Amino acid sequence: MFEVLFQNVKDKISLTSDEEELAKTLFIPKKLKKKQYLLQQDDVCKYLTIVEKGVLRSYTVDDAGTEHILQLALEGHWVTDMYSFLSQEPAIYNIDAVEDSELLLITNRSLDELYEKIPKFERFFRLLGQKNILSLQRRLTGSLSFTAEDKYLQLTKNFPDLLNRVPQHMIASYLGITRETLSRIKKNLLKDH
Amino acid sequence: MFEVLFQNVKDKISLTSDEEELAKTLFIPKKLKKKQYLLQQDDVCKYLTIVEKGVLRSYTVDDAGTEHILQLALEGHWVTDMYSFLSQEPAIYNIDAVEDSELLLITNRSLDELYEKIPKFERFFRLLGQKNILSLQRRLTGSLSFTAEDKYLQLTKNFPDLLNRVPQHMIASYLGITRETLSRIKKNLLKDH
DNA sequence: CGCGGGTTTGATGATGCTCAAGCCCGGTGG
DNA sequence: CCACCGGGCTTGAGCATCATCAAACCCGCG
Repeated sequence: MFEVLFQNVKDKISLTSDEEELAKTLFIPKKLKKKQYLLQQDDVCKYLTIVEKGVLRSYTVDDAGTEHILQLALEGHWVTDMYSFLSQEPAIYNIDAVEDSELLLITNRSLDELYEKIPKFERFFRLLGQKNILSLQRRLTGSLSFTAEDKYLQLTKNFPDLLNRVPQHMIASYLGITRETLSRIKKNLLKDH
Repeated sequence: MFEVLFQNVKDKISLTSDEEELAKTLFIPKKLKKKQYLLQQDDVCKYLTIVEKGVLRSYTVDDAGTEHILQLALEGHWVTDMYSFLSQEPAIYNIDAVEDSELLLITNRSLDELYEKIPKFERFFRLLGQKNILSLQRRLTGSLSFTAEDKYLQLTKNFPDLLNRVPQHMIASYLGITRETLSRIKKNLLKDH
């Protein structure tokens, strides 16, 4: 159950087995079936979550009812509504499961305890944040400067695994285009092959 | 010279005056005139920078020669090409001064020293990263779901100061639209007032 | 077999881009 | 003091990309 978490942690800092045991007590295991919510808009986001198995997505829903996916989180990725989690204000994102998933959750309080008892985790989450910023910046730059087709090609190159595990209309939403447009883009790419 | 930096730091952690003195020795003051580069694409980014006075921008230039602004950094904001700074690979962003500016630079090496000698800075940069992620997420969500006009309104609400200090064509670039479109949007908003 | 989720296709239209020209204003030099 | 220049902003006409709406299709599953 904790393999993915600790693999993730050990990439960045090293832990004694005591520390590992302590850390384990602070996370709450949880399973989610496909389409079940982990968080709904307007609720307060109580947890920071790492995906041990499966896929989660975080997304907003606009006035027209269209979903806009901020994040698609495979194994080893962390998800939360950061603003709501930190401020305890209502969330603006929804989070649900794209596949049946296994998760580890940690509350704000437990996270503080983790920082206090194992200060190395300050470093861990600093480094995790850095990686996160990097990928957000890349995505934003892409969304400012690329055409729909280029954005799709970028994605196939960087995250080919997403394409197999996530329905195409969610890929479209993640890219900020409609399902129809993505369908036509793929058709075009085959043609020019 | 160091006021903005330490204000920024003290919002998140507290420092003894010894620590403050030590930290001061690790930053390099630098002035930049309007339009001067701090970093050019393909060079290696040696510094993490905080703006003490003035405005910097980081941006890419596409094949057609069009600029796409990732960040507009006023006083108290941090700028770098994160990927290049961390990996020492060539940068993909340019950074230059929008106004005459005063900066504090820190190298990767000095930053490591800072973490080592004052571990509280792990926490500081973790918290700074969090704030950064928040604003990147908000901007990305906006760029996925908003029209050009909504993006502009969002900006006027959240960062009204930018509008006075940054030429309009840079605002457009930051929003991911053309100068012409922004001009027409403003005209429209006046009409409907 | 029929249903539901997901994808595809076509016709039409809006949003925002491109290109080209003109305007406004502050600064510089004759 | 005026003329000119340049940077930035505006305006217009035409066009491309992508969205919308509606319908059909595909396929795995109860």
